[in-house]
Amino acid sequence: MARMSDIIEAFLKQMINDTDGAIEIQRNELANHFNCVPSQINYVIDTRFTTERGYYVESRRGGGGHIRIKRVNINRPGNYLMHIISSMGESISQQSAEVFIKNFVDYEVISEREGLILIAATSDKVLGSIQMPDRDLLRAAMLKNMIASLLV
Amino acid sequence: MARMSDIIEAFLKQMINDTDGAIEIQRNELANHFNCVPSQINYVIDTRFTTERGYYVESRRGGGGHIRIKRVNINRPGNYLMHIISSMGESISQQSAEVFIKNFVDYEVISEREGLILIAATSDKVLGSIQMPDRDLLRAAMLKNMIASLLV
DNA sequence: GTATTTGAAAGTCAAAGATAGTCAAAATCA
DNA sequence: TGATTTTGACTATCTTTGACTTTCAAATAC
Repeated sequence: MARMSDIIEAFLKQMINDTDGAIEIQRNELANHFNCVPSQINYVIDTRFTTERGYYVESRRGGGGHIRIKRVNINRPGNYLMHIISSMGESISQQSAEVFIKNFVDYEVISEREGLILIAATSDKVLGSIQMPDRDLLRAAMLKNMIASLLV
Repeated sequence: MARMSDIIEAFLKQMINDTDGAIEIQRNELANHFNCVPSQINYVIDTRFTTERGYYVESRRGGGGHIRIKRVNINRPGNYLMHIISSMGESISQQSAEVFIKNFVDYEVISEREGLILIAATSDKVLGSIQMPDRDLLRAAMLKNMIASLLV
């Protein structure tokens, strides 16, 4: 018996293919469709639609809430960025982040202004309040998410 | 199942665009038009048309009462961003951040791509690991720092 | 002329409803 | 046995609703 999570994953990927690389779902509705608990949808998204695998996810709670999944563009200059994302690891120091970002600018895959934003977002000036193992984890997650957002 | 509030928001913004940046409505009439309770109009205005987000709202009760919404004119993007930074406060929710950012894009003080980066950086998707009083503090600090980086 | 009443707006606030997120225990798989 | 998946109780967030309050201007009373 195939795993439920795999079935849901395949279903979503099919949807994404059929549409233009971006879908919007309602968690409860989907859970209902597959007769599973709603939180299983989160499990599938958390394990199969990560930035490392080339997806960008956003959501909103409350009435009319939704989950939106976008597949990032693999062709394009994005190819290079995508490669970086998947090779970056779970954790990254401020210095390393800066090197990455400066390379993006040098290779002209992002603009100088965009580079400034990325550096401002990942600097210890702002993340300094987070304790140390967590800080580099957060920085990596942020950087990946910001880059992925450019590839959708 | 689109949110009523979003529909009303879009309707008002369209009106504002069609006229010269200022409209005058009657709360009950509008509520009637959308078949919702009048206080929902207040909700939309309170969450989407606040001063910090570039709108100026005034109203009058009683017979012949009205609500007037004006879009604030931005001639100096730098000043505008500066003003926003100083009015923003120490703490900000994801939703508020998103509205701010979308307004920056609307006002063309940042590009769409830059807006995407800001949203990706400040989303709970990535900041969710931070506990709650701190999370909104960090988000505000980040957003300010990112915007400030564009002003140098 | 002023004071009072009245009806027509808009404002406030908290409860109810509608979603999604988190986390860890239990179940299953390899 | 260790990793992955399934479940569900609890939490967080956002929207909708409605009862109650405040304000204003015109009409009426004195």
